[in-house]
Amino acid sequence: MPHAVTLQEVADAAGVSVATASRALSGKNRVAADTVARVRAVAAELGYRVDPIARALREGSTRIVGMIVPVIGNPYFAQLVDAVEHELHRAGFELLLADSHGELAEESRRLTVFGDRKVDGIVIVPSHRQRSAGALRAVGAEIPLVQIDRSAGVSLADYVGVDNEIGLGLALEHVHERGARSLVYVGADDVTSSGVERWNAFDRTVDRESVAVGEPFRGDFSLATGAAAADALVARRELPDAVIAASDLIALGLIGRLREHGVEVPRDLLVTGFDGTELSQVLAPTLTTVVQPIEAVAADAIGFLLSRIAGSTAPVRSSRVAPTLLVGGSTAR
Amino acid sequence: MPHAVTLQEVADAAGVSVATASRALSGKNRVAADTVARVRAVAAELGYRVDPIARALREGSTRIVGMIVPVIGNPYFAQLVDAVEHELHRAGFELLLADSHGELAEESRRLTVFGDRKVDGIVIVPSHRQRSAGALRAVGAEIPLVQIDRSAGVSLADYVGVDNEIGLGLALEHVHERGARSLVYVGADDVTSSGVERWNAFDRTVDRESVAVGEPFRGDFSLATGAAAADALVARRELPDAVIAASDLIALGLIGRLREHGVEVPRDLLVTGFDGTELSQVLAPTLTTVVQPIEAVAADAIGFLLSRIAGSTAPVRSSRVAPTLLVGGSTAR
DNA sequence: AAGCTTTGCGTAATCGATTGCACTCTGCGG
DNA sequence: CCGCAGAGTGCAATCGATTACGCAAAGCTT
Repeated sequence: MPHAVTLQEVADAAGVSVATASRALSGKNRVAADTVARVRAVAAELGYRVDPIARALREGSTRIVGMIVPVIGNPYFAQLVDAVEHELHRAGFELLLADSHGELAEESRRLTVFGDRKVDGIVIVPSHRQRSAGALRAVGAEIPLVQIDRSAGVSLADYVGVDNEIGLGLALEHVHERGARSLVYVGADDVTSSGVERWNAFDRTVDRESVAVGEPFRGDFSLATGAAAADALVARRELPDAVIAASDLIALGLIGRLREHGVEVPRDLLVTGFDGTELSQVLAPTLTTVVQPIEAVAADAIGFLLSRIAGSTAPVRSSRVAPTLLVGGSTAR
Repeated sequence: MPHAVTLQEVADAAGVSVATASRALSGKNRVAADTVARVRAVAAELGYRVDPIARALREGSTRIVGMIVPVIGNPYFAQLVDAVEHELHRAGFELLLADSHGELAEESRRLTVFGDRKVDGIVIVPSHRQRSAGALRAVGAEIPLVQIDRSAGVSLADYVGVDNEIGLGLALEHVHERGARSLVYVGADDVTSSGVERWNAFDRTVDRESVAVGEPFRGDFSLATGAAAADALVARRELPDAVIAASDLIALGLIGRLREHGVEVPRDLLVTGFDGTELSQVLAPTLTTVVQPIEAVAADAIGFLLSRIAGSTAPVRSSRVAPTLLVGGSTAR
């Protein structure tokens, strides 16, 4: 083990004290220009790199940001992690990742650990619309925190997510245009903010004058929910013209299971998804879906977080990014 | 900010010195039983938790493990990260995640950062079969490291992956049984070890006496490669009876694009995938695929890593986990 | 009962970097 | 020629925990 170079060694080699060496390298105090040059040269030659742990102990800052997602296995969250990680690295931060598996206890345990480890900031997709609030408030009082995709209260901490109202509007308008006059919503329950918002958006936006709205089916955002919804739909007397799904996974699970029942999309039924994951664009039928601008969401969220880390005490902000509609085969006539 | 409780405060409150307090809490030195009880009680009451940073500085150990994957957006790697994270948490470690985007420079930069941050161990999916070796060797000399899924040399560091020979064997046997007498392999190029191994396994295992083998198509493991292969296949004079794909993404990309060309799977052509990702089992046709036992791979890999972290100097190990075949619609007759 | 071991605990060094304070030295004004 | 400003450095404290060492008191041996 080549024994990492310490500041002391650099100082000795340059013939100065550690204090001066530190100042020369950080460059924010008055040190003679030639001393700076000499120390820098020696440091480079010896391959000196600051010990982030020692610095963290002294500074109380780690240049690490923690992120908690409900389930990394969902491609949407995988893409979100990817985007967040990219933004963080650009800013010189590392990403400490944790998976709450949608469980409140796990989530709050992870938050505590992040606090103990003195991460500089936290990016979280809260697992619960209301019950996540307590832990978030507690940790958020100590550490800059931004909610992404879902929220546990927009007054709690900065939040960035997609505008679900616009998204559902796009989907509804599209299927209406394609002639659908009876609809069923298949989405997630009221545990998450997205679950609530998308349902409300659907409920408020749909024009009950001109279309018939069937009993909604609500579970979570998974393939399994889509499949279960398919079973339920088939069991009903008649099929709607279109199903508005609250996630791509739901839509895919639904389409797959419907086919097993002999119901073909879009022949017998139109379907729209939500998220715009890459995989939804591959198999037939390709999905008509509301595309979330993941990079933009991530960029905004990290922007908020970094400004908080930099000390901003601006009022809590909440930002909604507009999604777009990608028309695929699942709503073809 | 409620000012985190320090060991000094606990010691004062318990009427002992920090040294004794530390020993009482760690429990591995001789301290009077009642002192231990008193200190523990005070610590619990005050809500004391050790500062991981201070401890890390002193101990040189962080209880953090770094992981580098080529692309978290690939559902297979997302599942792998999930499994690894789960195993690590069980053992009390945190996960520092980085994405190399398949780039060597990025990979080696991340490795260096992990070294600086003094992670206790590293889990890596090397981006390059050969060129990743240098950086791995350098870092591996200092920090316990395990290669997972892909390798840059099994003599370099412990390795855990799937047995590609068995996997390809299963796929070949299956399509042969289903009557396929002409085959084309669509897989990844020689940049990664999986790319090489799967091709070699195919090449060696396929029985050229009884089946005709067409020109293989090789790119990476992505959807795009599958799509490109579909174009290439259609451009050839005639289609093979079956395509053996080296990943689920390739298979899905292939099937989707073939359909655009009017070629239906399995009607005109059988297709097998590799990985056993959840999504491959949803849309029609469901994929016949070689299922990787991801949990087992992750558990083995973390087992290796933890024993290294515990100080094992056993010879470098390399472990192959046997996959199984999941028969779906893509090879139905 | 003297001497030796063991037990229990405190003092202080240590990990590596940052920074407040104080000191020296040069230069310039009065 | 003296005094003072300010530039350039070094000393030492600090972040919070762990641990080698040493000392005092208690227990044991013969």
